[in-house]
Amino acid sequence: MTELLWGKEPARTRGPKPAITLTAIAETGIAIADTEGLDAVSMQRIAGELPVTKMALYRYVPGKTELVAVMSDLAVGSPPDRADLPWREALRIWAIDLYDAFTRHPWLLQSTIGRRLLGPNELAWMERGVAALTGTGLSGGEQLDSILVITSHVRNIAQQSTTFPGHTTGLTEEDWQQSLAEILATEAARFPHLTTAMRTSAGSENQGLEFGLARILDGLELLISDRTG
Amino acid sequence: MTELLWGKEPARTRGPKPAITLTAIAETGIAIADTEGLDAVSMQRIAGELPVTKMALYRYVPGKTELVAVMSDLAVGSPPDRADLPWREALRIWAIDLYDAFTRHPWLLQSTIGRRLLGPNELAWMERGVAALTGTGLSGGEQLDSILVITSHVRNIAQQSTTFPGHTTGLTEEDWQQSLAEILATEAARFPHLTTAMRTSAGSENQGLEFGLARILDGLELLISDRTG
DNA sequence: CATTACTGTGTCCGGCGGACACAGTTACTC
DNA sequence: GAGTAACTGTGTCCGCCGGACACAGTAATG
Repeated sequence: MTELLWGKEPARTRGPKPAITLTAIAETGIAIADTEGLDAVSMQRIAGELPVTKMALYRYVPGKTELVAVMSDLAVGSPPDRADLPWREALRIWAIDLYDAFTRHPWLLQSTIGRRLLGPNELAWMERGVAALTGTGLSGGEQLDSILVITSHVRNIAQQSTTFPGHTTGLTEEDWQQSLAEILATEAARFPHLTTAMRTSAGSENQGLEFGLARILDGLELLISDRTG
Repeated sequence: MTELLWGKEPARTRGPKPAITLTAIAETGIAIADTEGLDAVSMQRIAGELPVTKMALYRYVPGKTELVAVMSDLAVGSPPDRADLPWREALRIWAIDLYDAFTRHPWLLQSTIGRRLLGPNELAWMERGVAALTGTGLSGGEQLDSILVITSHVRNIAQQSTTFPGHTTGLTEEDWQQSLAEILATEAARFPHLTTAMRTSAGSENQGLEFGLARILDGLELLISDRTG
C-alpha cells in the first residue's frame, strides 16, 4: 500500500507486458468521480473504460480502498508554487489554493477523511502549510494544529458550497434553501435566534471562506505576536 | 421526508397495528452504528434484530438515506441546557458538548455531511450556537458563519481523534503514527519543515480541540470588540 | 358480513467487491 | 531451440447490498 502511493514498484522481468498502468486506472477513476461522483466509481465501471476486464484491475491494485487512496493523492496534486510571502498572506493563499483543489474534485471531501495513509502530494500540501509558519515562534505542535484548523475550515466551506454530482442527497442549493425556509417558517417559535439570523443573512452568499479564514488568521496573529513580542 | 424527521405522521385508522415503530428502527440502527460502524448498518442487519423482515422496514421509512437521516437527528440529541454565560464561554462549552456528541457516535461524522435535510435536534444545536452570539453586534450572516467555523473545527478534531469501528481504514492511532514516521524518515529531505514539526510535537497530544478553539474565539473576540467599540 | 385500508412476507433483480482457478504470454535458463 | 518459471488477463462464482413488486393476512368501517 505504501509502495503503491509512493511509487516503489519492484522491477518486473518475465511475463507479458501489462496492458495498462496504475496511473491510467487512477485517472479513469478520477474522471468518473469528477463527472458522476465517487459512488459511480466501481471496478466494473473503470474496467469498462479500459481495454481490460474488472478482475485485471486487481493485478495493479489490491482493492478499492487502495485505489481510492491513489486516486485521491493524484487528484489533489502538488500545491502551487507560490513566491515567498509573509506567513499570513502565504497561509491565506494556501487555503484558497486548497479550496480550489476541493472544488475541482469535490469527491476528495469524501475520500480524504479520517485516519488514512497519506501520499506524497498530500504530505507536500502539509509541508507547504507548515513551512509558512516556521520562524513565527510557534512550536511544532502548534504549527500542525494551525494548518489543521485552516484545513478543516476550507473543507467544510467547500462541502457546503459545491454540488456533489450523483450523490445521494442531490439537492440543489435552491431546493435546500427553500426546504429550510419552509421548516423555519412553521417552526419559527422554536428557533427564534436562528430564524432572525437566517432572515437577515439572506442574499449575502459565499463569504464563508473569507470570513472564517480572517477570524482564524486573526487568532493566529494574536498568538504569534504574543510569542515574538 | 420532512414529515419523518419532524414527526408529522398522519393518523392511522384501519388495518393491523404496526409491529414496531420508526424510533425502534432508528435506535437499532444507532446501536449497530455505534458498535460496528455505519457501514455495518443495513436493512437486513436491522431487521435481524427486530421481529420483522427486511422489507417490512420500508413501511416505516422510504429508503436507507432517510433512515440514516432519522438516526442522525436522534443520535445528536438535544443540545445540553447550559446556564446563561458570556458569549465566549458559552460557545466554548457549546463546542465541547458538540465534540462529546461526535465522540459518542463517531459515525455522525460520516452521516452529517454536505447539504442534507436537517432535523429538529440539529437545528436546535444551531439555534443555541447562534443564540450565544446575539447581542454581540455581529450580523446574522456573521453569526452563522461563526458557528460554522467552530463546527468545522470540532468535526475535524473528532474525526482525527476517534477510532472508527469497522471502518475501511481501521488503523489504530499507533499504527498510523508509525507508518507516517516511517515515511517521513525515508523522505525527510522532501518534507523538512514537516519533519521537524512532527518531531518536536511528538508526545504532546490532543491539544488540537482547545488550541483551534482558542484561536477562533480570539479572532471572533477581535471582530466583536471592533463592532461594539 | 363484505369492503377497504393497512401490515408483513417471499421472491426477484441488478450491482457491488472480491476469491479463485485457469489459460495465454514472455523472458530467462539449460 | 526447448523447457520452465513468472507474470498477465479472463470467466465463474459467492455473499451482500438496496430496493421493486406481487401477495397474503389482519383489523376497522360500512
